[in-house]
Amino acid sequence: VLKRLESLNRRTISTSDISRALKLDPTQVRKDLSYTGVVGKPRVGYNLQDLQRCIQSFLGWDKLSRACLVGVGHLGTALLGYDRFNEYGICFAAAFDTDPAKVGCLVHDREVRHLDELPEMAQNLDIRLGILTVPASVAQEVADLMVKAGIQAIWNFTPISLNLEDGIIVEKAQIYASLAVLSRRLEARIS
Amino acid sequence: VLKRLESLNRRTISTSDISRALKLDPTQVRKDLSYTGVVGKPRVGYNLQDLQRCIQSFLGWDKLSRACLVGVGHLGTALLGYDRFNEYGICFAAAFDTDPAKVGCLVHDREVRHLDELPEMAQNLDIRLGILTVPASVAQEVADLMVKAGIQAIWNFTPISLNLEDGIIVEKAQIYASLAVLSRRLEARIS
DNA sequence: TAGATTGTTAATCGATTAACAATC
DNA sequence: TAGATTGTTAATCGATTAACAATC
Repeated sequence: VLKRLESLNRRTISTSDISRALKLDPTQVRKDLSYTGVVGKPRVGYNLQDLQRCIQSFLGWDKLSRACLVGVGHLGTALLGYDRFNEYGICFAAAFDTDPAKVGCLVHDREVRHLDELPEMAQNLDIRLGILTVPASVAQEVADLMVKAGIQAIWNFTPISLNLEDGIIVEKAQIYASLAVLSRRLEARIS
Repeated sequence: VLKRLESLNRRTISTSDISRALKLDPTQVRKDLSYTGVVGKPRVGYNLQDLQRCIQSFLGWDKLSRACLVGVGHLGTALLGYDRFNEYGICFAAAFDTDPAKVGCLVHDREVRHLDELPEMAQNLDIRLGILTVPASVAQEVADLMVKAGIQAIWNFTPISLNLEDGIIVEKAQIYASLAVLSRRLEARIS
């Protein structure tokens, strides 16, 4: 929303603007924004650039973390192709797979490496974040390998609940949970 | 978790088993399961098959809804390839794109049609669910087309907040929200 | 019988919302 | 000045958790 308004040359935005666009309660928006430390002007709202900067710095999107992706299937390929991840604090430093047909190939201009190279590369390149897009059957195993390689956070696209030591940040992209909610809403309406 | 235990020939499962596997509070699990109407036995737990059936029927995963997917990019292709969606109540009835290079091609054995054919096909095939994997710039427009074609629920993989008439179910697969949470947790730890 | 587990009610907790003073 | 909006405190609401009787 902020980026769209900026491209329309707006300079300020109020919480009522945001709440209208996102269908949220304005107080909720104000309370959430206050966590970022942004300061607005009564009667005017927030400076658009200030607000963006505060959100970006709150989320760490103003500096890039090196990430590696394991599992160059369709989903992995899709993620590697999102060049706008650099606006979201991520840069891809490496991509891995175990399929001999994929290792050595270029995917979105990045060479796919064999998974065996992960430990060395993760350490050399100071990779903090692992993106897990492997089949469910090997998810735990690959996650363990990531942690051994010093990776601190895992973005888990598999439907597996990973069991890892404390202190490792695991964030699940809950695709099936989202589907379950959708399914229930449809089901509740039909029956 | 239930499917894995079933393949190991377990017949029953208790909420403490589930809570251990998913790291949830056992009371929470019990409360949630009660919404499905499943009935367990004190001292024993729930019959594994009963429980699966109750969850499936609560979510409507025991009958297939016909779905169409619009936007056969990498993400769309990935979704079309998940043959296990039929365990989650979805069958793909059609896939659409506007790119002439894609229209007519087979993707995972399904022919990609031109988006122009959506209204007719959606009506003829009684398609209830639309899966939106198009670029953000055309998300609203394509969603409007889906609604006009009689689609009742949209699974929205774009980062756009859709504006649609009341009564249309919209479920957002919040990929960027998930990334934001991950980013913040990393940021909060570092700084 | 003893003990584990379900199912549910009551208590707690935290998140959302309402209210309103401050201020531009 | 009047009015819109911020920022924050207090009230409400709902979700999570604790407690415990029922029961296999």
